[in-house]
Amino acid sequence: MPVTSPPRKSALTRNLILEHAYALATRDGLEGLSIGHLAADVGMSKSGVFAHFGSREDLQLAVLDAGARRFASQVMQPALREPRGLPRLRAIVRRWFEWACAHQNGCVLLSAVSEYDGRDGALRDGVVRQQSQWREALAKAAGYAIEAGHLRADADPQQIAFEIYALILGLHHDAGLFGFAPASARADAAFERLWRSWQA
Amino acid sequence: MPVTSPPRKSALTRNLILEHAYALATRDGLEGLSIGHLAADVGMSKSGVFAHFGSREDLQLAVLDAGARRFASQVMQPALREPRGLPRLRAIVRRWFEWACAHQNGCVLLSAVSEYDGRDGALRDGVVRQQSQWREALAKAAGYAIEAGHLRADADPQQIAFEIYALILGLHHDAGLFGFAPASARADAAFERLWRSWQA
DNA sequence: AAAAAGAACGAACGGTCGTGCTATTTTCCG
DNA sequence: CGGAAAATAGCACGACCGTTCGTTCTTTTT
Repeated sequence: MPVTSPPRKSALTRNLILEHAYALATRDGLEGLSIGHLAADVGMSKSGVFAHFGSREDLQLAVLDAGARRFASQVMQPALREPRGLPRLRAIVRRWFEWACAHQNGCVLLSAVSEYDGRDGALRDGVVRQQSQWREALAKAAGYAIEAGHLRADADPQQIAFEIYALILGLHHDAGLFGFAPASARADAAFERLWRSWQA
Repeated sequence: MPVTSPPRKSALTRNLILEHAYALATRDGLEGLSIGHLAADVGMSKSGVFAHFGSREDLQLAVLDAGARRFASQVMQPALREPRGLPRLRAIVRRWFEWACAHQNGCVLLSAVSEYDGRDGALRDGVVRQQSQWREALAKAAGYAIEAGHLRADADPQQIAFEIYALILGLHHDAGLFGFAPASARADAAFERLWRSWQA
C-alpha cells in the first residue's frame, strides 16, 4: 500500500505541460518559450496553461528545474552506481556524451547559461545554482579519484572539474554546429589525453 | 589621394546603429534584439532604423558580421604580427582572454551559437561559417607551431584547435557565471598544461 | 448526494513586435 | 544655388505577447 496519495489530475497535466515546454525550450531556449505556442502544442488554452504556473517566469523556472531533474536522473545518478574514483568519473563523462548526443538540437540548461549570464533575476540565480552544483559534483568525483590513487595526489579537483566541463562544452558546441560524430571523436581523444595527463 | 569616396551620411548612421545594436545584442542576444528598443537607443524612429536593413533578419546578420569584424580586429589580426609558431598561438589565446574579459556580460558570437545551433536559415549558416573560420585559423596556427618544432610532430592541428576552443568556452562560461578572475585563473592553468602536454 | 474547490475555457486587455506606405526633411551633385 | 535622390519620420496594419477576468465543467471533500 503506497503511502503516496494518488496523483491528482492537476499534477498530471502540469507534468504534461512541462514535458512539452522542455521540448520546445530545447529548440528556442527559455526566452523563446511562449505560452501561446506551448498551449497549442499541448492542446490546451493559453489561460489553462498559464494558470498552472502563475507567470511566464515561474513557467521558465519550472522548465529549468525539470531539465535539472532530467539531467540528474540520466547523467549524475546512474554514475553513482559506479565505484568511487576514476570509474565513476568516467561514467559521468560517458553519460554526459549520451546526453549531448540526445540534445544535438540544443540543451535547455546550456542555452540558459548564455541567455541569463549577463542579467539579474531569479532565472540567473537558478542557472548559477545549477552550474555550481554540477561543477561541485564533478570536483567531488575527481577528489575521490585522487583519494583512490587513480589520479595524481597533487591534482586539484576543482581544476580537473573545470577542464572536464570545458571539454563537455566543446562537445556540445561542435555537436550542434558540425554534427555529433566528429565532435564526439575530438572530445573522446581530448578526454583520453586528460586522464593520461592527470594520472598518478 | 584616397580612391574611396567620402563616407555618405547613410553609412555613418548605419555604423552608429550597428554599434548600438551590437551593444544591445551583447546582453539580450540576437533573438532578443528588437527594432523598437534599438531605435530608442540610437535616438531614431523605428522606420528610420528599419530602412537601413530591410528586415530584422538582415539586421541580425549585419550585427553578426559586425561582431566578426570586431573579433578579427581585436583578436586574430593583432596576433598575426607575432612570429609563426607557439608565440602566435599564445598571442591568439592571450587576446582571446582579453576579449572574454571585455565580454563578461555576454558575447554576441557565442550566444548566437546557442541560439541558432538547432535551427535552419541564414543566421545559422552565418554562425557555422564564422565558427569554422576561426577553428580553421586556430588549426592553421597550431600547424605552424608543429612545423616550427614548438609542438610535437605527431600532433593533430585540428585536435589542438578543438581543445583550445573548448578551454575558451570554459573561460567564457565561468566568467559569465562566477566572475572573470577565477575563470581566468582556471583557464590559464589549463592552457599551461595544454602547451606542456603537446610540447615537442 | 451536496457542497466546496479547482481546472480549463474563451474573450478581451494593453503592449510590443516586424513591416509597409506616405510625407517631409536632409544630403548630395551639377 | 536648385533640383534630384536619398534618408528619416510618422502613421497604420495585423499578429502575437503575457496577463486578467468571468464562466463553465470536473474533481475532490464533506
